[in-house]
Amino acid sequence: MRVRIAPSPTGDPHVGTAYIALFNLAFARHHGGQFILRIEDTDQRRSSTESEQAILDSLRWCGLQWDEGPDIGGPVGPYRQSERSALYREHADLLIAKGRAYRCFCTAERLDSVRAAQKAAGQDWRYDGHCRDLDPAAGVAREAAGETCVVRLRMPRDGETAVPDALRGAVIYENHRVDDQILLKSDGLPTYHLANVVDDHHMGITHVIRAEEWINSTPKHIELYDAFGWDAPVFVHMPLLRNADKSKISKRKNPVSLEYYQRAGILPRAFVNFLGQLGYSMPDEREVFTLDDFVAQLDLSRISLGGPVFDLAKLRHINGLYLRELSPADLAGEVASWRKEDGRDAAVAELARERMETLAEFRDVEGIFASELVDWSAHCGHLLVGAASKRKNKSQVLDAKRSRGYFEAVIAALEGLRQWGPEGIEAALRGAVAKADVQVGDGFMAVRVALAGRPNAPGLFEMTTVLGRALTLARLRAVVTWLKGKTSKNLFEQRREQLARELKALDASEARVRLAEQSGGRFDPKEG
RNA sequence: GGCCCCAUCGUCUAGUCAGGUCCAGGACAUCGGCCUUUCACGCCGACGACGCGGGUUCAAAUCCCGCUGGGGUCACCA
Repeated sequence: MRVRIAPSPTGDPHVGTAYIALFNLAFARHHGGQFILRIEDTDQRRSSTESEQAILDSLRWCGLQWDEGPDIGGPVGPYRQSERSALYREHADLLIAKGRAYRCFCTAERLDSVRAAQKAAGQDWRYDGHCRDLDPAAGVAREAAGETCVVRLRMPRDGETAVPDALRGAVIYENHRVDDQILLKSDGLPTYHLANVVDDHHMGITHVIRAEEWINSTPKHIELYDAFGWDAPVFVHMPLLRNADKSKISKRKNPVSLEYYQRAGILPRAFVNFLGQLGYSMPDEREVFTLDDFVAQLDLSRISLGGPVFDLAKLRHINGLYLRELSPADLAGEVASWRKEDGRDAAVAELARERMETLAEFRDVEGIFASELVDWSAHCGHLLVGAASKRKNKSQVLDAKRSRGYFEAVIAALEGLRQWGPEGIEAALRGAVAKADVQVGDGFMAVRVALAGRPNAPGLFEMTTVLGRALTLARLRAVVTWLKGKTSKNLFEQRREQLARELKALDASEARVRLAEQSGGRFDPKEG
């Protein structure tokens, strides 16, 4: 039995990828088969080698090692779709020759207008079949003459297609509702649908275990297998991981980057344990288990189809269980290696060096990097763009909404960065400052506080570089969340109440100290 | 909106396929207590669910239908 994980290198390594990879790997190992990693980089515009590397690193961090893949090779490579384009072209031609696909010369403009007309008529969007019955010879000629075209699947207009899902039984789709999907784009590269089916076949994939979001495109895939004359693999659609509000897990509402969990100090085996109990339960109801245990007992029929909410609290609990099980020496070892990951220790030392007078002060700087989120509540005024500025008049100073817009611009700019480094970060921040029309100093101070939790911290761009993309974005998003729905007024009320509470606590403790002195040290603080 | 999937405590889930042993069990979170110089851990306890309505049946969380709710998907992105 052969299974695969087929991530697209278009962003941060995603928790969903690890989730699906876990079940694939466990399935392969349980049955003595192979687990393959294939990179689906057919979207030239969005794919990057940095992202690919990050995905490989993160999956390995999870301990989900593949048997064949782009970095280690294997018998049915290459394992990167961008290196197999000739294969897809051949297969597209094959389908055209069989009459199961056709060239389509429709322009984006025509498609747009058809789409608009269908929408106006209250219909679903589907390709109208304009080029479906074009003479194939004429198509060849037009293409030879330099006209650009795509290749579309000739989906049957009647009948229905049953998708045999291993967990759901047969899911029936009426063929006339299924679109004539583009298989080969005008840049000559395949879409997911073609590349996926061709590769799964040639790589000998027997079971396709993937997320449920794919189930609606499976009839197209079944049609493709049929058109090629191939046997379709077994399909297993896993439930989708969810945000707390039950929507599909997203970076807006959850940390979804595996790098985040790595940097936040989650143990890989705890993380995998956590994933293994989402939408799944061990036959003996055990909730703490190793990857080997998981592999040994895996039974796909135990998967629950309701989408599980990705609950950080539970993850932290499980992680704590693993941490407490460690001997002090082993725990120290884990901490040490965690600090050294990706050269972070040295990078932090470089930042700390110029601002310390004793070794102990290293901790002040290190603290910025060694946790998931920082507490900036004592400096929240700085997060309101302009609050620290004496140049501004008061109406500009207290604008939470404006601050939020600025932070959202910062997040967007940073998300789009390909190379995570001081130059790129500076450019991104300057861009956001300009876009939101805030003073450079105010804007930078706000980000500094959002990331470090305080106004005095290492150089902003260097600090952000060392912090890493995942934690940086998580902290910025935390600020946006906090700013949401907050008016300047209640911000200040809140802060004033907080100060009042702190003062009161301070008074109480001072009173206790005084009492203790008066009673000759026999004072029991509990009675205070 | 069309199509598709799903539905047990706030959350993860057991139980559903093979109806009775389930006035529904465990875990997280929350709250309370014990332990303890503090906090945490640990231990004990509390709170808390079969979405609704019809059937079928001696018997339904379990089977059937409808409704409601949630989600996904409708790209020259995957």
